[in-house]
Amino acid sequence: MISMNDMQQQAVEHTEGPLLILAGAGSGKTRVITRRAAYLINECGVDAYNILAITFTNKAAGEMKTRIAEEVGFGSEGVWCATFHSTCVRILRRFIDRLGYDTGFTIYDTDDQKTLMKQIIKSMNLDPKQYKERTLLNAISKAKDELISPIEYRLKAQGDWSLKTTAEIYTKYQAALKANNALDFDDLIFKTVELLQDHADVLRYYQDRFRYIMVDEYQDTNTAQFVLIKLLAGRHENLCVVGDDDQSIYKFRGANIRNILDFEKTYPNAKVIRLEQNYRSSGNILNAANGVISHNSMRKGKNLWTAKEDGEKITFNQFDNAYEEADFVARGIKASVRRGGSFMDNAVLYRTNAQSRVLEEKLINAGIPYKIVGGVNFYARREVKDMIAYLTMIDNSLDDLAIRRIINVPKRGIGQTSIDRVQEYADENGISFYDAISECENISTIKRGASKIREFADFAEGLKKASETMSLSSLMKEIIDKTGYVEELRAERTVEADTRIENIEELYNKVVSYEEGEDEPTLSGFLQEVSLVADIDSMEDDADYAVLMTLHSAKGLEFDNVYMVGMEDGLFPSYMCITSDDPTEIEEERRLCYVGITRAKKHLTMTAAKMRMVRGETQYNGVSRFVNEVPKNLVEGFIPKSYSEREKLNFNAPEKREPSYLKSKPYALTYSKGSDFGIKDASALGYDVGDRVIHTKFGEGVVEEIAEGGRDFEVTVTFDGPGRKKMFASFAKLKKA
DNA sequence: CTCCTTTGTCTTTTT
DNA sequence: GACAAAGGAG
Repeated sequence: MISMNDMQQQAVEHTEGPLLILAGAGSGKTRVITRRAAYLINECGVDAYNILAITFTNKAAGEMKTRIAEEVGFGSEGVWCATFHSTCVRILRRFIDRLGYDTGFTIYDTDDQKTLMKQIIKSMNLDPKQYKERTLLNAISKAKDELISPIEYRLKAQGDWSLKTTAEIYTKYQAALKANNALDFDDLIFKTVELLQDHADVLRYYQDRFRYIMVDEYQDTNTAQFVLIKLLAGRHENLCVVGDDDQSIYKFRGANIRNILDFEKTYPNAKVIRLEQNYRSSGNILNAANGVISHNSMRKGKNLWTAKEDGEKITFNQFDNAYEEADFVARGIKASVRRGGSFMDNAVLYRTNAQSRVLEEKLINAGIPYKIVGGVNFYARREVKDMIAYLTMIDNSLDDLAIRRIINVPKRGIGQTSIDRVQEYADENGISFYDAISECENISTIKRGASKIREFADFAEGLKKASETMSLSSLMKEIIDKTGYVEELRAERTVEADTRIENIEELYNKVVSYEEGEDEPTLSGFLQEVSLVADIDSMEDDADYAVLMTLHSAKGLEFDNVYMVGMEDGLFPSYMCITSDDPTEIEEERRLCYVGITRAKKHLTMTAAKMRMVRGETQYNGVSRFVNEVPKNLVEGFIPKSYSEREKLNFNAPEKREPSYLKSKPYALTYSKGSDFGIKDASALGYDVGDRVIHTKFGEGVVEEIAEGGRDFEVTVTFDGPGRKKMFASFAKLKKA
């Protein structure tokens, strides 16, 4: 068993009462959580059944479950390890009837939400140009993250006409969801909170069940999740949250960094433990990360250190275009494998999914096995969604969206007008679309189309009957056969159709493996599982391939060699943040950069391209400010200082030099050499070589060396206790003793 | 009703 | 550049 350091051990043994673990990147937090669960079970005699461990992805939940099982041995099965969303689904499946929904509800993904919203905009006769479903859904999502109900939204909108319209749309949207017996992602949390708030017996039940609660990645929780946890932990208050404010990167998804920053305010008797020893990265990589993040102002602040060697320097390279950049990455991966590494030790991280295309192309050429995480979710692909829609129709016939999606897929001669007429009839009579088609002969507005609709209605009814006796996999086979869906694709004889067939086969395989893995496989169970998967969940640990993913997806992972590509101002940080008036946005991007850097164990490579195609437009970006924030002495490779300086060297100045958004705000020309945070003059430090100084964590020590490190000073101190440490002056905050 | 062409919008990140 | 929505012809 791997031994724990003092702080980790303290965190494991502090079992009663609220506990905040501020765990820096690579400080072994997962180990602490799993060990803590094991400690509760083995040493404190806590029933595994009384432990809840919450994460954000299924992958993390699964890992935690296996690792707890390894530590505990027999008897850990009772631990409830799940994501926020699946936890809520499990609770709601049992009790949502208290809120007037049916327990067989469907979960809508982003596409479904859009479809539904489009219908609502249409039904309200609003101009779709003015009312964009994306914007509206974002507003609604934000409201739900903050637990603002449609009624409260309307109250808050008082006077503001535009907000009042949004409130009305929000109201209609919720009504439509309910009519379809569906919940969107945000509802899963919102409705669970509502349930627990309004039904004391249910709340009491779960409070007593979850006597010990642990929450991972706490910095990413939004207000709704915060309240949910607060409710669940309300009785026993044995709440342990683990997080790192420097890795908060989901503000756009509603994450509220205050949840972690103010934990001690919410729980005044909370114990706070900092895990500051990094076991993952080499010294240079860690210092690069520390150097970058020190430019942020809103932090709890910590001193992440490592006992490891400095290791290799960070590599930086700028290329003419994205192709050369990708080529370089491919060669780098190949070289590392030739030296005896595995493909899986290599990860390429980028800011936007769109960047993966060029990389993919070059990796194929180089014969490198790779896997792209993210992009279009497998379950969001057309053919997969179609299949799922058939299954959903059987499972929840109140879900109009599902039926409307596949009523004419494959083509059955049922067009838009017929569909609209069925919907009208359904609305007039207050019945579901499914019930409307089963009595299509009564719909006066439909004449010729009726026979075709009848045919479909009978088919659907047949499937529903069959589902009662058939296994899930045979049901899906039946759907494929009877609809001729795959057959039709096969007839196309195109590469695209073939991949679609492959996807359907893959879905079928997933059905089969679900059946095999479950004691009691049900259609609802399968659909639920499918609707809550994240892209990252599909990452296998044993297969040997290089991985390509966004910086967001990379959180929680680690690799020997990390490539951060597209390090360009305008791309990363994105121009949205640069042009924004809100300074916290750039800080969020910087945290994202910090996350990226700290994924690397042995070697970090950063690359940029001078020229890049973005949305069909050629952009000329300067090197990312973040690259310049890495202390110079840690970097190998030429880093251009600024846009203007590089321009002088570049005689073939391009005609179209900046994308339009740059013309108004020439930010690329303005970044200066100095930083507001770094210390420029050694005399400003207040101590010198030979002085005794005090450090908040390490205690007293003697300054050995003060070296200039880019824009900051690197101070080497031999502490009385922990020994020799190197640190940056600007955030080590050393005081003369 | 279906197929084809044209037009417009988009993206930063996701459970 | 990619994809969806809209518009027009058969």
